[in-house]
Amino acid sequence: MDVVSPELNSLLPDEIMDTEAIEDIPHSQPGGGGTMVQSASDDAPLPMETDTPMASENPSDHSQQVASEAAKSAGGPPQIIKQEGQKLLVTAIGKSGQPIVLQLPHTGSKPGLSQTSGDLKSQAPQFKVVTIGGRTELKPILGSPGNQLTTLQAQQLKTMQIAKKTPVSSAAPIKFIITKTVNSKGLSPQTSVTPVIAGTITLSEPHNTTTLQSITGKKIAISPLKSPSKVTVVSVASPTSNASHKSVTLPVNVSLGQQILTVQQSTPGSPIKVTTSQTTQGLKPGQTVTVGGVGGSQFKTIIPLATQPNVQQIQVPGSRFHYVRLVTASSSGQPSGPSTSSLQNAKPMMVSTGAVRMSVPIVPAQSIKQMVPKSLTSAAVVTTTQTQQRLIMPATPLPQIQPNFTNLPPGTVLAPAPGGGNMGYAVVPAQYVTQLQQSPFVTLASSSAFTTNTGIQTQARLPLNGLSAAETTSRPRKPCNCTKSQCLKLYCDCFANGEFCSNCNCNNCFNNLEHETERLKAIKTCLDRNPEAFKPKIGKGKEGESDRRHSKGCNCKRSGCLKNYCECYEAKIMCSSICKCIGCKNFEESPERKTLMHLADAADMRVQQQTAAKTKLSSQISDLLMRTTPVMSSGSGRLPFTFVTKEVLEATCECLLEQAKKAEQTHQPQVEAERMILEEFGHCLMRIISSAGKAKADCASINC
DNA sequence: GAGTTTGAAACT
DNA sequence: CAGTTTCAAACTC
Repeated sequence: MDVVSPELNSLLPDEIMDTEAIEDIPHSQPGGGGTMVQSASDDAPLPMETDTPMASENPSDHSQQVASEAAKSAGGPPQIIKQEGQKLLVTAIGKSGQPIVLQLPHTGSKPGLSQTSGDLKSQAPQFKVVTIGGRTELKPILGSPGNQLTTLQAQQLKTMQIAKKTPVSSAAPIKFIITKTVNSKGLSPQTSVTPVIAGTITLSEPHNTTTLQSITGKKIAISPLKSPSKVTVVSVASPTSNASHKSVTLPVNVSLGQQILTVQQSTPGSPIKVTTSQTTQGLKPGQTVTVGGVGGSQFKTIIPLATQPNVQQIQVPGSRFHYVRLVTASSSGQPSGPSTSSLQNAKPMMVSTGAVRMSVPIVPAQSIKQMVPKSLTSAAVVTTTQTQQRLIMPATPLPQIQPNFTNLPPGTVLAPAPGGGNMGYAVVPAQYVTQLQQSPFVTLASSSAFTTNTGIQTQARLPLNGLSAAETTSRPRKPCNCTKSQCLKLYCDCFANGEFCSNCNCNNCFNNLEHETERLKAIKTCLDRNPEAFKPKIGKGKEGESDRRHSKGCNCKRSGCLKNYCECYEAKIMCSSICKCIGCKNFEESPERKTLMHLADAADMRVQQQTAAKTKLSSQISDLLMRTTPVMSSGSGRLPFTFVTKEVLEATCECLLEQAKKAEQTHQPQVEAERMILEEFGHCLMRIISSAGKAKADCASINC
């Protein structure tokens, strides 16, 4: 199980998962004003939903409840978001090539923007089409009458195609086209979306017209995990179910069964109505599509983790982390067996929008259950009926952990307690989800049990582990060496980072799924001791390193804060006033520090030079070998050495022996004998070279 | 690789 | 909250 290490995010992480980076993205939008994107207020507790049916008949209710509670917990007034006639068209094109369209109707606040508006620049990319897999097919995506795209608008379409990383699929690729228009004209605020049903992709639950509650500029923050790539996404907070067509500035959550479709709109005040009428089947479980609008990310569409109510995404207000709750299907009585489950592939999607990139590891709940090691303890395994969600472990012994929702380790996944009960949660780091996906278990499961006949089959598969090979190897994680802590204390970096141990050198490790109970207890203990225990110690400033500083400050006494013992120094930041260090030399003007930096720079330079030299040398050697290696099979005789055959060698040796005999017969002194032999050898070489050159010339002349 | 040093985490 | 102990990483030899 190769974990996507914190550096996994070296590629993805910082760029993709960095919430703050997202926040820094300018959200100004031509004609539409800026987008106020921010997370819910910090420290706002998120009520746990232990009493909430995991899979109600109307899943959207659940989501609304979650959203509602989240909204309550968020406290303050809804965030104001400017919305000006934005339209979100989310289309998914399957085999049939028919898209699903979600439209964010024109707000009407600025209805005056006519189609002939000359302000083309301000509307620049009116549409952004994201196609996942397969060809991009732009079709006239029409809403209600009057929403037809004009030629002008069509010309403003931007298409972004996202190639799936795993071509291993017999299924036809499915496409998700997300189209956004800005300031679309003639759109009535009440314009309903005319769902153009895509083969297997729909956005609503059967018999349940999902009405979009509202839109808010609330940002769907991706956890700035140290291992960002493993974040499970979530957005919570939605208005009540009655808030449908009103301009409630709250985040939009469209709960489709267990699917959650979160749409963000940056333009203000636009009531959004998303109406679909088709059977929910198709969107790839857990897919998250982020669509960046003009000048910044404006839409993030989070497609539920599963078509079956298996996973719920939760964003904890005030938390930088996001959680996913695995939900059993038992309470709803909906079968979720393999025959109907569409969860097959863990699919992290990375959609580059120019403004925001997100990489979201998608993990089917089934994948987790399938990957539970067979050696699980009796307390840790629960296998319900075949049609139900099997649970990783019972979390009921730790109900008290729930209030600490906001402080759970990064990427924690909450799983319901076994037995269909919704009383507890198993806390599973999202990282582990990724790890699980990368394990052999996944491979087996994916090739067998997860192969179902759902609409998912029509979709091209993504990489099994949800990550490309490069991604999985780009973030090496330092293995721990814990011996006494069982990797259940913050001494252990893995544990402290919210990761399971993987490829570590630890002894008696409990930081794994097999000891989830103990792990949960440990987490709770840590949180009890320090609610901030799992939050990053190094705050990230807006710009540069100067604003970064240790949340607690160091307490060094002997290292001068110039060794890696010092957490500040290790994080390559200056000590600050909150540090309690003694003899600190880790400040801006410190000569010691400057010297150290210079030395470090020099060392880096040397390393680079050595690397360059080695590279050059290797290149030269390779080149030399290429030029000196006989080409025996080509027949083209590119090199004279081609002609140094066995026979030639034998002949040469005979010549040399003959010369030796000659010298011996003439009683030449040894020195003279050697000279004669060497001379003969030179003649031989000359003849060989000459012959080779001649042969090569002849060969070239006849174009051989 | 073994031993030492160090400071954060854990404990009292 | 302060002092002490434990622990694992960093460091040295």
